[in-house]
Amino acid sequence: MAALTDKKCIFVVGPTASGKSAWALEQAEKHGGSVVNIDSIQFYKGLEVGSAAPTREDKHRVPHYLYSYVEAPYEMTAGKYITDFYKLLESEIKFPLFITGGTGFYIQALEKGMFDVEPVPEEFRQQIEDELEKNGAEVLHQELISKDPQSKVHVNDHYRLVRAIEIIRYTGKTPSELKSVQGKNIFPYPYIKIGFDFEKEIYKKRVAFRTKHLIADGIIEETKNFLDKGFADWAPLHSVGYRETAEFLNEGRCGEWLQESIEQSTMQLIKKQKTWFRRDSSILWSNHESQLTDFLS
RNA sequence: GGCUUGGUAGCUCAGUUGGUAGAGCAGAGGACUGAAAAUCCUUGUGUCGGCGGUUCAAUUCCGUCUCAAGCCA
Repeated sequence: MAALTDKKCIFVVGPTASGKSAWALEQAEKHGGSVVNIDSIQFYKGLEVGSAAPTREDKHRVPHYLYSYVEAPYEMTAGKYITDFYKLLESEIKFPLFITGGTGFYIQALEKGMFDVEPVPEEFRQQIEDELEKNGAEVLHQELISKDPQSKVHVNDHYRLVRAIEIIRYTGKTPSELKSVQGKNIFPYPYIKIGFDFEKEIYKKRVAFRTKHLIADGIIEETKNFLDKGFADWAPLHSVGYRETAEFLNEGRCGEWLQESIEQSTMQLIKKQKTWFRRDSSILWSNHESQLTDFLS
Protein backbone atom coordinates (compact mmCIF):
# COMPACT_ATOMS: atom_id res chain seq x y z
CA MET A 1 0.00 0.00 0.00
CA ALA A 2 1.36 3.37 -0.97
CA ALA A 3 1.82 6.04 1.64
CA LEU A 4 -0.81 8.70 2.02
CA THR A 5 1.35 11.28 0.33
CA ASP A 6 1.75 9.10 -2.74
CA LYS A 7 -1.96 9.19 -3.34
CA LYS A 8 -2.05 12.31 -5.35
CA CYS A 9 -5.33 13.67 -6.57
CA ILE A 10 -6.18 16.29 -9.11
CA PHE A 11 -9.61 17.88 -9.08
CA VAL A 12 -10.38 18.80 -12.66
CA VAL A 13 -13.17 21.35 -12.41
CA GLY A 14 -15.05 23.92 -14.46
CA PRO A 15 -18.39 24.47 -16.14
CA THR A 16 -19.96 21.96 -18.43
CA ALA A 17 -18.48 21.99 -21.95
CA SER A 18 -15.22 23.50 -20.75
CA GLY A 19 -13.10 20.64 -22.00
CA LYS A 20 -12.10 19.28 -18.59
CA SER A 21 -13.02 15.67 -19.30
CA ALA A 22 -10.92 15.48 -22.44
CA TRP A 23 -7.95 16.90 -20.59
CA ALA A 24 -8.41 14.59 -17.62
CA LEU A 25 -8.61 11.59 -19.91
CA GLU A 26 -5.46 12.57 -21.75
CA GLN A 27 -3.49 13.23 -18.57
CA ALA A 28 -4.70 10.14 -16.77
CA GLU A 29 -3.60 8.07 -19.70
CA LYS A 30 -0.26 9.81 -19.83
CA HIS A 31 0.44 9.38 -16.12
CA GLY A 32 -1.09 5.95 -15.70
CA GLY A 33 -3.82 7.20 -13.38
CA SER A 34 -7.60 6.98 -13.15
CA VAL A 35 -10.57 9.23 -13.72
CA VAL A 36 -13.15 9.53 -10.96
CA ASN A 37 -16.48 11.21 -11.53
CA ILE A 38 -17.70 14.18 -9.54
CA ASP A 39 -20.56 15.25 -11.75
CA SER A 40 -24.00 14.99 -10.21
CA ILE A 41 -25.72 13.58 -13.30
CA GLN A 42 -23.06 11.30 -14.68
CA PHE A 43 -23.50 9.09 -11.60
CA TYR A 44 -26.73 7.80 -13.03
CA LYS A 45 -27.14 4.80 -15.22
CA GLY A 46 -29.11 5.47 -18.37
CA LEU A 47 -28.38 9.17 -18.60
CA GLU A 48 -25.07 8.97 -20.41
CA VAL A 49 -26.02 10.74 -23.62
CA GLY A 50 -27.75 13.73 -22.08
CA SER A 51 -25.06 14.26 -19.48
CA ALA A 52 -22.24 13.85 -22.01
CA ALA A 53 -20.67 11.12 -19.92
CA PRO A 54 -17.44 9.42 -21.01
CA THR A 55 -17.81 6.97 -23.87
CA ARG A 56 -16.95 3.31 -23.92
CA GLU A 57 -13.76 4.18 -25.80
CA ASP A 58 -12.78 6.67 -23.12
CA LYS A 59 -13.30 4.04 -20.45
CA HIS A 60 -11.26 1.59 -22.43
CA ARG A 61 -8.32 3.94 -22.55
CA VAL A 62 -8.29 4.79 -18.85
CA PRO A 63 -10.08 3.30 -15.83
CA HIS A 64 -13.14 5.38 -14.92
CA TYR A 65 -14.96 5.17 -11.60
CA LEU A 66 -18.25 6.31 -10.13
CA TYR A 67 -19.89 6.73 -13.50
CA SER A 68 -23.30 5.27 -14.41
CA TYR A 69 -23.71 3.26 -11.25
CA VAL A 70 -26.78 4.73 -9.54
CA GLU A 71 -30.01 3.33 -10.88
CA ALA A 72 -33.51 4.81 -10.85
CA PRO A 73 -35.35 5.42 -8.66
CA TYR A 74 -32.38 5.86 -6.32
CA GLU A 75 -31.03 9.35 -6.03
CA MET A 76 -27.53 10.41 -5.21
CA THR A 77 -26.62 12.59 -2.26
CA ALA A 78 -23.40 14.31 -1.36
CA GLY A 79 -23.10 12.13 1.73
CA LYS A 80 -23.44 8.95 -0.27
CA TYR A 81 -20.92 10.24 -2.74
CA ILE A 82 -18.31 10.68 -0.03
CA THR A 83 -18.97 7.22 1.31
CA ASP A 84 -18.69 5.72 -2.16
CA PHE A 85 -15.56 7.67 -2.87
CA TYR A 86 -13.68 6.43 0.17
CA LYS A 87 -14.90 2.90 -0.34
CA LEU A 88 -13.53 3.09 -3.85
CA LEU A 89 -10.12 4.06 -2.52
CA GLU A 90 -9.98 0.88 -0.49
CA SER A 91 -9.79 -1.05 -3.72
CA GLU A 92 -6.89 -1.33 -6.10
CA ILE A 93 -7.01 1.92 -7.96
CA LYS A 94 -4.31 3.59 -9.93
CA PHE A 95 -3.10 7.01 -8.86
CA PRO A 96 -2.96 9.81 -9.65
CA LEU A 97 -6.70 10.31 -9.51
CA PHE A 98 -8.28 12.84 -11.82
CA ILE A 99 -11.46 13.72 -10.00
CA THR A 100 -13.43 15.29 -12.78
CA GLY A 101 -16.74 17.13 -12.83
CA GLY A 102 -18.54 20.41 -12.50
CA THR A 103 -20.70 19.96 -9.43
CA GLY A 104 -19.30 22.51 -7.01
CA PHE A 105 -21.35 21.26 -4.12
CA TYR A 106 -19.93 17.75 -4.32
CA ILE A 107 -16.42 19.06 -4.82
CA GLN A 108 -16.79 21.14 -1.70
CA ALA A 109 -18.26 18.20 0.19
CA LEU A 110 -15.35 15.98 -0.73
CA GLU A 111 -12.72 18.62 -0.12
CA LYS A 112 -13.97 20.07 3.14
CA GLY A 113 -16.12 17.29 4.48
CA MET A 114 -19.70 17.51 5.62
CA PHE A 115 -21.52 18.08 8.89
CA ASP A 116 -21.01 15.19 11.20
CA VAL A 117 -24.70 14.42 11.61
CA GLU A 118 -26.50 11.15 11.26
CA PRO A 119 -29.10 10.78 8.58
CA VAL A 120 -32.36 12.21 9.85
CA PRO A 121 -35.33 9.81 9.77
CA GLU A 122 -37.80 10.37 6.96
CA GLU A 123 -40.77 10.90 9.33
CA PHE A 124 -38.84 13.62 11.09
CA ARG A 125 -38.39 15.55 7.92
CA GLN A 126 -41.95 14.87 6.83
CA GLN A 127 -43.19 16.40 10.06
CA ILE A 128 -41.31 19.61 9.32
CA GLU A 129 -42.59 19.70 5.77
CA ASP A 130 -46.12 19.31 7.08
CA GLU A 131 -45.56 22.25 9.37
CA LEU A 132 -44.27 24.26 6.47
CA GLU A 133 -47.38 23.41 4.50
CA LYS A 134 -49.71 24.21 7.39
CA ASN A 135 -48.15 27.25 9.04
CA GLY A 136 -46.15 28.75 6.23
CA ALA A 137 -42.45 29.33 5.88
CA GLU A 138 -42.44 32.43 8.05
CA VAL A 139 -42.98 30.44 11.25
CA LEU A 140 -40.15 28.03 10.54
CA HIS A 141 -37.92 30.87 9.50
CA GLN A 142 -38.56 32.63 12.81
CA GLU A 143 -37.62 29.47 14.64
CA LEU A 144 -34.42 29.23 12.61
CA ILE A 145 -33.41 32.83 13.27
CA SER A 146 -34.16 32.64 16.98
CA LYS A 147 -31.96 29.57 17.38
CA ASP A 148 -29.35 30.38 14.78
CA PRO A 149 -29.17 34.17 14.35
CA GLN A 150 -26.27 33.86 11.95
CA SER A 151 -28.22 31.78 9.48
CA LYS A 152 -28.43 33.26 6.01
CA VAL A 153 -31.15 30.92 4.79
CA HIS A 154 -33.89 32.88 3.04
CA VAL A 155 -37.56 32.33 3.94
CA ASN A 156 -38.36 31.34 0.37
CA ASP A 157 -35.59 28.79 0.14
CA HIS A 158 -37.80 26.03 1.51
CA TYR A 159 -35.36 23.26 0.90
CA ARG A 160 -32.60 24.84 2.96
CA LEU A 161 -35.09 26.05 5.55
CA VAL A 162 -36.41 22.57 6.21
CA ARG A 163 -32.93 21.13 6.28
CA ALA A 164 -31.72 23.73 8.80
CA ILE A 165 -34.71 23.14 11.10
CA GLU A 166 -34.19 19.42 10.74
CA ILE A 167 -30.60 19.71 11.90
CA ILE A 168 -31.47 21.97 14.81
CA ARG A 169 -34.33 19.87 16.10
CA TYR A 170 -32.67 16.53 15.52
CA THR A 171 -29.14 17.23 16.72
CA GLY A 172 -29.72 20.14 19.06
CA LYS A 173 -26.96 21.99 17.25
CA THR A 174 -27.25 24.79 14.75
CA PRO A 175 -25.78 24.73 11.26
CA SER A 176 -23.58 27.65 12.24
CA GLU A 177 -22.16 25.70 15.19
CA LEU A 178 -21.56 22.67 13.03
CA LYS A 179 -19.84 24.82 10.46
CA SER A 180 -17.48 26.30 13.02
CA VAL A 181 -16.05 22.92 13.99
CA GLN A 182 -13.90 21.23 11.38
CA GLY A 183 -15.69 18.44 9.56
CA LYS A 184 -14.05 15.12 10.16
CA ASN A 185 -14.08 14.15 6.53
CA ILE A 186 -11.55 16.68 5.26
CA PHE A 187 -9.87 15.37 2.13
CA PRO A 188 -6.81 13.46 3.38
CA TYR A 189 -4.71 13.20 0.25
CA PRO A 190 -2.42 15.72 -1.40
CA TYR A 191 -4.34 17.48 -4.14
CA ILE A 192 -4.58 20.43 -6.45
CA LYS A 193 -7.54 21.86 -8.30
CA ILE A 194 -7.20 22.59 -11.96
CA GLY A 195 -9.89 24.72 -13.56
CA PHE A 196 -11.14 25.01 -17.12
CA ASP A 197 -13.10 27.91 -18.49
CA PHE A 198 -13.87 29.84 -21.66
CA GLU A 199 -15.30 33.11 -22.80
CA LYS A 200 -19.06 33.16 -23.16
CA GLU A 201 -19.00 33.29 -26.95
CA ILE A 202 -16.93 30.14 -27.11
CA TYR A 203 -19.29 28.36 -24.77
CA LYS A 204 -22.18 29.35 -27.00
CA LYS A 205 -20.63 27.65 -29.97
CA ARG A 206 -19.61 24.57 -28.02
CA VAL A 207 -23.02 24.27 -26.41
CA ALA A 208 -24.83 24.56 -29.74
CA PHE A 209 -22.61 21.84 -31.20
CA ARG A 210 -22.93 19.62 -28.17
CA THR A 211 -26.69 20.01 -27.91
CA LYS A 212 -27.07 19.01 -31.53
CA HIS A 213 -25.20 15.83 -30.77
CA LEU A 214 -27.05 15.06 -27.55
CA ILE A 215 -30.26 15.13 -29.53
CA ALA A 216 -28.86 13.15 -32.45
CA ASP A 217 -27.29 10.58 -30.14
CA GLY A 218 -30.37 9.76 -28.13
CA ILE A 219 -31.33 12.06 -25.28
CA ILE A 220 -34.93 11.70 -26.41
CA GLU A 221 -34.76 7.91 -26.19
CA GLU A 222 -33.09 8.09 -22.78
CA THR A 223 -35.77 10.40 -21.45
CA LYS A 224 -38.61 8.41 -22.95
CA ASN A 225 -37.24 5.24 -21.43
CA PHE A 226 -37.52 6.61 -17.90
CA LEU A 227 -40.80 8.38 -18.55
CA ASP A 228 -42.31 5.13 -19.81
CA LYS A 229 -41.19 3.36 -16.66
CA GLY A 230 -42.92 5.95 -14.52
CA PHE A 231 -39.87 7.82 -13.28
CA ALA A 232 -41.09 11.29 -14.22
CA ASP A 233 -40.37 12.51 -10.69
CA TRP A 234 -36.89 11.07 -10.54
CA ALA A 235 -34.66 14.02 -9.64
CA PRO A 236 -32.09 13.77 -12.44
CA LEU A 237 -34.88 13.87 -14.98
CA HIS A 238 -35.40 17.47 -13.94
CA SER A 239 -31.87 18.44 -14.82
CA VAL A 240 -30.71 20.42 -17.84
CA GLY A 241 -31.52 18.67 -21.08
CA TYR A 242 -33.81 16.04 -19.61
CA ARG A 243 -36.46 18.41 -18.36
CA GLU A 244 -36.60 20.10 -21.75
CA THR A 245 -36.79 16.73 -23.48
CA ALA A 246 -39.61 15.64 -21.16
CA GLU A 247 -41.47 18.80 -22.07
CA PHE A 248 -40.76 18.19 -25.74
CA LEU A 249 -42.28 14.73 -25.38
CA ASN A 250 -45.23 15.69 -23.19
CA GLU A 251 -46.21 19.03 -24.71
CA GLY A 252 -45.40 18.21 -28.29
CA ARG A 253 -42.81 20.90 -28.88
CA CYS A 254 -40.82 21.06 -32.09
CA GLY A 255 -37.25 20.02 -32.59
CA GLU A 256 -36.06 23.56 -32.96
CA TRP A 257 -37.59 24.43 -29.61
CA LEU A 258 -35.79 21.49 -28.02
CA GLN A 259 -32.44 22.52 -29.41
CA GLU A 260 -32.85 26.14 -28.37
CA SER A 261 -34.17 25.50 -24.91
CA ILE A 262 -31.46 22.99 -24.07
CA GLU A 263 -28.86 25.46 -25.28
CA GLN A 264 -30.35 28.17 -23.12
CA SER A 265 -30.56 26.02 -20.00
CA THR A 266 -27.03 24.83 -20.52
CA MET A 267 -25.78 28.41 -20.74
CA GLN A 268 -27.59 29.16 -17.50
CA LEU A 269 -25.97 26.13 -15.90
CA ILE A 270 -22.56 27.32 -17.04
CA LYS A 271 -23.20 30.73 -15.55
CA LYS A 272 -24.09 29.21 -12.17
CA GLN A 273 -21.07 26.95 -12.25
CA LYS A 274 -18.82 29.91 -13.02
CA THR A 275 -20.26 31.72 -10.02
CA TRP A 276 -19.50 28.75 -7.84
CA PHE A 277 -15.90 28.33 -8.99
CA ARG A 278 -15.14 32.03 -9.10
CA ARG A 279 -15.03 32.27 -5.33
CA ASP A 280 -12.59 29.38 -4.97
CA SER A 281 -9.23 31.13 -5.10
CA SER A 282 -7.28 27.90 -4.90
CA ILE A 283 -8.24 26.77 -8.40
CA LEU A 284 -5.41 26.92 -10.91
CA TRP A 285 -6.79 28.33 -14.13
CA SER A 286 -3.76 28.39 -16.37
CA ASN A 287 -0.61 26.48 -17.28
CA HIS A 288 -2.44 23.25 -16.59
CA GLU A 289 0.27 20.92 -17.75
CA SER A 290 3.14 22.52 -15.91
CA GLN A 291 1.05 22.82 -12.76
CA LEU A 292 0.34 19.14 -13.02
CA THR A 293 3.96 18.23 -13.65
CA ASP A 294 5.09 20.24 -10.64
CA PHE A 295 2.48 18.64 -8.46
CA LEU A 296 3.31 15.10 -9.52
CA SER A 297 7.07 15.44 -9.22
C1' G B 1 -60.42 49.17 -51.67
C1' G B 2 -63.72 48.68 -46.92
C1' C B 3 -64.23 46.92 -41.87
C1' U B 4 -62.18 44.86 -37.29
C1' U B 5 -58.35 44.10 -33.80
C1' G B 6 -53.60 45.08 -32.50
C1' G B 7 -48.52 47.94 -32.55
C1' U B 8 -45.98 49.39 -24.58
C1' A B 9 -38.59 46.61 -21.77
C1' G B 10 -34.54 41.69 -25.91
C1' C B 11 -39.51 38.27 -26.01
C1' U B 12 -44.91 37.43 -24.40
C1' C B 13 -48.21 40.73 -22.62
C1' A B 14 -50.68 43.92 -18.28
C1' G B 15 -51.90 48.92 -17.37
C1' U B 16 -52.76 54.21 -17.05
C1' U B 17 -61.46 56.72 -15.51
C1' G B 18 -55.42 62.05 -19.16
C1' G B 19 -50.53 63.60 -14.31
C1' U B 20 -44.46 60.04 -18.98
C1' A B 21 -45.67 52.73 -16.91
C1' G B 22 -45.24 47.05 -14.73
C1' A B 23 -45.34 41.47 -14.55
C1' G B 24 -43.46 36.80 -16.39
C1' C B 25 -39.52 35.04 -19.34
C1' A B 26 -34.61 36.25 -21.17
C1' G B 27 -30.05 38.91 -19.61
C1' A B 28 -26.61 40.48 -15.45
C1' G B 29 -24.79 39.69 -10.43
C1' G B 30 -24.93 36.65 -5.96
C1' A B 31 -25.82 32.63 -2.17
C1' C B 32 -24.89 27.53 -1.52
C1' U B 33 -22.53 21.68 4.17
C1' G B 34 -26.65 14.95 2.79
C1' A B 35 -32.26 17.08 -3.87
C1' A B 36 -27.04 20.85 -6.16
C1' A B 37 -27.61 20.18 -14.01
C1' A B 38 -31.52 21.36 -7.83
C1' U B 39 -33.18 25.46 -4.73
C1' C B 40 -33.10 30.54 -3.50
C1' C B 41 -31.87 36.08 -3.44
C1' U B 42 -30.86 40.98 -5.93
C1' U B 43 -31.46 43.73 -10.47
C1' G B 44 -36.66 46.60 -15.09
C1' U B 45 -35.94 54.59 -18.42
C1' G B 46 -38.63 51.97 -22.31
C1' U B 47 -38.88 58.34 -28.34
C1' C B 48 -45.81 53.31 -24.48
C1' G B 49 -45.48 52.71 -33.91
C1' G B 50 -44.81 58.07 -36.69
C1' C B 51 -46.86 63.01 -37.29
C1' G B 52 -50.48 66.52 -36.03
C1' G B 53 -54.75 68.30 -32.79
C1' U B 54 -57.51 69.10 -28.05
C1' U B 55 -55.54 70.06 -22.98
C1' C B 56 -52.03 73.30 -17.79
C1' A B 57 -50.59 68.14 -19.00
C1' A B 58 -51.41 62.74 -23.86
C1' U B 59 -48.60 56.58 -23.88
C1' U B 60 -53.92 57.23 -22.43
C1' C B 61 -58.94 61.32 -26.03
C1' C B 62 -59.48 62.96 -31.52
C1' G B 63 -57.50 63.05 -36.62
C1' U B 64 -54.12 61.12 -39.98
C1' C B 65 -50.27 58.02 -41.75
C1' U B 66 -47.79 53.42 -41.20
C1' C B 67 -46.99 48.22 -40.07
C1' A B 68 -49.16 43.29 -38.63
C1' A B 69 -53.15 39.76 -38.22
C1' G B 70 -58.12 38.56 -39.48
C1' C B 71 -62.74 39.32 -42.08
C1' C B 72 -65.55 41.39 -46.30
C1' A B 73 -65.14 42.78 -51.33
